[in-house]
Amino acid sequence: MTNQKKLLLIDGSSVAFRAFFALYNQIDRFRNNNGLHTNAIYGFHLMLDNLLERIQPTHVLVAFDAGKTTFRTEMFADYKAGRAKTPEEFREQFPYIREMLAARGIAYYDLAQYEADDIIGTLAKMAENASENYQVTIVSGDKDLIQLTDVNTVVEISKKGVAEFEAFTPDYLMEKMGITPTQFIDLKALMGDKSDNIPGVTKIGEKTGLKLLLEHGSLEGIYDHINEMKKSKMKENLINDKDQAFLSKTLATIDTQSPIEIGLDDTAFTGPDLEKLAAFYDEMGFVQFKNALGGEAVPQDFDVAYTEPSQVTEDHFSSDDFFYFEILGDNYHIEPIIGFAWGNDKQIYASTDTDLLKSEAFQAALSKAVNIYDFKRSKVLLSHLGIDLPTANFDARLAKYLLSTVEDNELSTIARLYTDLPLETNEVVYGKGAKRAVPEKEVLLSHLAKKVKVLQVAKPVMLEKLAEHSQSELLFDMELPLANVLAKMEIAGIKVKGQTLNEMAVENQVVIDKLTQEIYEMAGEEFNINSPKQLGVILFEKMELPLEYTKKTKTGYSTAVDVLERLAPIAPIVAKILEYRQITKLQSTYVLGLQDYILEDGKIHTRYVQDLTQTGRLSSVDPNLQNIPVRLEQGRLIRKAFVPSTEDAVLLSSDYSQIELRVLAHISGDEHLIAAFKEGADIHTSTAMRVFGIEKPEDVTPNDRRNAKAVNFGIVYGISDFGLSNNLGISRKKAKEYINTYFERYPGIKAYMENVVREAKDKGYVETLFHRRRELPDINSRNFNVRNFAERTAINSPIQGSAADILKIAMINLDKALVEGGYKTKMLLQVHDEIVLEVPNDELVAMKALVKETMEAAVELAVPLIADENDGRTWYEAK
DNA sequence: TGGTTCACG
DNA sequence: ACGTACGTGAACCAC
Repeated sequence: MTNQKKLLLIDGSSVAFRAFFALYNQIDRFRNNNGLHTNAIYGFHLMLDNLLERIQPTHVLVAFDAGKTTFRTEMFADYKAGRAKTPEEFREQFPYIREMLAARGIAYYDLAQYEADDIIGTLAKMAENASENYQVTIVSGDKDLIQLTDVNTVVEISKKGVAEFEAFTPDYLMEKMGITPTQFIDLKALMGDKSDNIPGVTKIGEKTGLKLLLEHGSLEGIYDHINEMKKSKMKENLINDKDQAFLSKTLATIDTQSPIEIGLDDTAFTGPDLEKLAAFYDEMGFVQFKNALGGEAVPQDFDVAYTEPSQVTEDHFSSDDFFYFEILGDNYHIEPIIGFAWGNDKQIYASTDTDLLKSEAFQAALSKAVNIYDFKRSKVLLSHLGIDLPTANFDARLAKYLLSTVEDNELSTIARLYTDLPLETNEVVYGKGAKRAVPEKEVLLSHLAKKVKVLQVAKPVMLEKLAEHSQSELLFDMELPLANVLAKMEIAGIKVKGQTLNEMAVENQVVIDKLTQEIYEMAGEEFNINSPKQLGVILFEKMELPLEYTKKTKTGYSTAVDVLERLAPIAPIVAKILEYRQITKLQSTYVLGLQDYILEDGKIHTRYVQDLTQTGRLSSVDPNLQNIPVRLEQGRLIRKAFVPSTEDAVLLSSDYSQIELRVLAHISGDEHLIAAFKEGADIHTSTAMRVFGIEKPEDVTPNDRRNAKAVNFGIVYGISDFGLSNNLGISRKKAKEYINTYFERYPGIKAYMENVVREAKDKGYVETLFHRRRELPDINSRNFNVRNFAERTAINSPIQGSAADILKIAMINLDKALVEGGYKTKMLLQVHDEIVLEVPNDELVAMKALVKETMEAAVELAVPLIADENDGRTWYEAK
């Protein structure tokens, strides 16, 4: 349609607020020369870019709230009362956002006594009723505007960052919540809104509100039928709060007839005034935006001179060289080196000829401590060529991980964060998915040379930041030495007997086939049992199992294990399905899945990802050897396939006992928890005694201990009554009691939690015992859920992270002891609080002592560290 | 590609 | 009143 007009209406106040908090963690980076904060301006700009590009509007208007008093406050003095004060860093940016809009040719408007909502509502209504054909998009961070969605009006609510939105149309709203846009107002009238201080009806939340609306259609409908309702607390609340409910409805209703003095024509998008905009960018210090203006400007790339040598001598190397080795995919155990580059700030070399690496000169250069990006990957790659890479003195990838876990640790990211060099991403240079391929040589070598250049420039910047964070030791004494240990473990691999797995596969398949037939029969039809969607339909529609047992997911009914377990007693098919789930999981992920990873040497070589987790733990991929079944016997049998690589050796497993609770005892300094560990008490029994007031350990029943154990877990995770009640299947009230008593009896723990959250709010991050840092940008979020999550994270991360640090130290020390002692024993696996070693029989006695001693002495805490050991001919037996 | 489920600490 | 336990990876389905 040629005459189609597109109107974009933006809730400026709410979007600016979103932008401010989306970039809050980087607030110090966003300041112009005058010290003005610019994060909200910048974020607003990004969001506009995204919207203009995507929607291509012909008309745009940004509406702002006018001031503190509105017609709503006249009706209800407390409207929006109790809101936190707008931070000054935010307020100061407001005039500049308007300046930016003016320079970009975007209309903006506010109206005394009215909110941005009302302006938007009025214009949207005008557009719906206009004789011309308008397609309207409303953008806000505030869900209230959903009530404005209509035939030609989409309401997009920003979800995350500046580019993710949830688009509401009347159909989508119906599908998602089962209500119309008008009913959305009624829902808010019932629920109220804490952030606007709209009261609503006591004790009615979204669930109850939706139920009432489904039944009665509207707020008015509910009160028309109130007398027919059964006596209940809810009915009483509805009656008592009737006036409040209708007041809330009025407050929540957006005024689509507000007396605005502008019309649709005034919102026409004229495009930017380039001169004004350039001056504005200069004032704000927005270099990238400024460059993008000129057309020629944004350097998408930079040039770097390099040489491609046909052979190398020692003259090609210097002690300050950086080395970079490239592969196309992720799995460096099976991928070949496609090219490499090295050099310093004077000279860079690049090549695709791996024979160069085998030269004496190259090997000599690599035998010294190198500057590198991804030492572990490089060491493994070179090992395939028979080349040793013993040590590094700097690894830019690990350094980036320690500095911040918010973004990935790719070189393009490092370039963006720590240099002015715009390095293209690997995805741009090599393509992605099926299109990934080695580019022509000049392109490849030039890209590799640029990487070396970026590394050279970034290193001093990163070193300085590490020092600022007190993280230099963490890099040089922990992550770098660990990378070496992990490389050796990955190269060693663990032997897995395909034969054993094969036998299990055959046995399992018989059971699976039988279960499949039984389930089909009981269901009365064949369907895909693996599809939660199809299964949900069978259980809850065809077989009409009670819906109270399930919860809704986005795609249908939940068929998760906790749901099925509750259904099992009333429907025999469910027990079969549980059995089916368990065994097919084993079959596909482990029994069959693992076989694909057994290489020609009969071993599995996992990769430990050292730069991923938010807490400092490792992760394990291709395959994941950190989640091999152990809890259920049937799954545990998988471990029989994991064996030593020689006949005369065993597997030795050693794991820390209760390391996270010990770390918590240390960090919190809680005297009771410390005492319990010092006495060598069973910690869950000890907790049970204190929390449930039991005098003697022998009077603690298994159930008491189980409950106490759940409480202890909860404490480590940043407890909530809901989580605990869910886990233990007890009421929330009961769970709340447990928690309160726990905090009374362990005041040090309570104090720790309060302190760590306070500190996180203050600094924006938390730290482990060894200065590993986790940034928590959401810790001051206005969103209850988001903030609570960040608070639990603040509690958990130092505990989980310090425990991870401790095992890392133990691994480094143990590796050193193995090398120095000339042992043949090899470390093979790490599973968060456990290490698995392959030990020749004649070293077993010595090794048991050495491993235990090394793990227990890794660090000195206020409580003892204890490691328990087991050995056997298979991992199954080493339990 | 995102959602769901389930394996581990 | 809100709607949650912390940290991961892989298989499978459905779009």
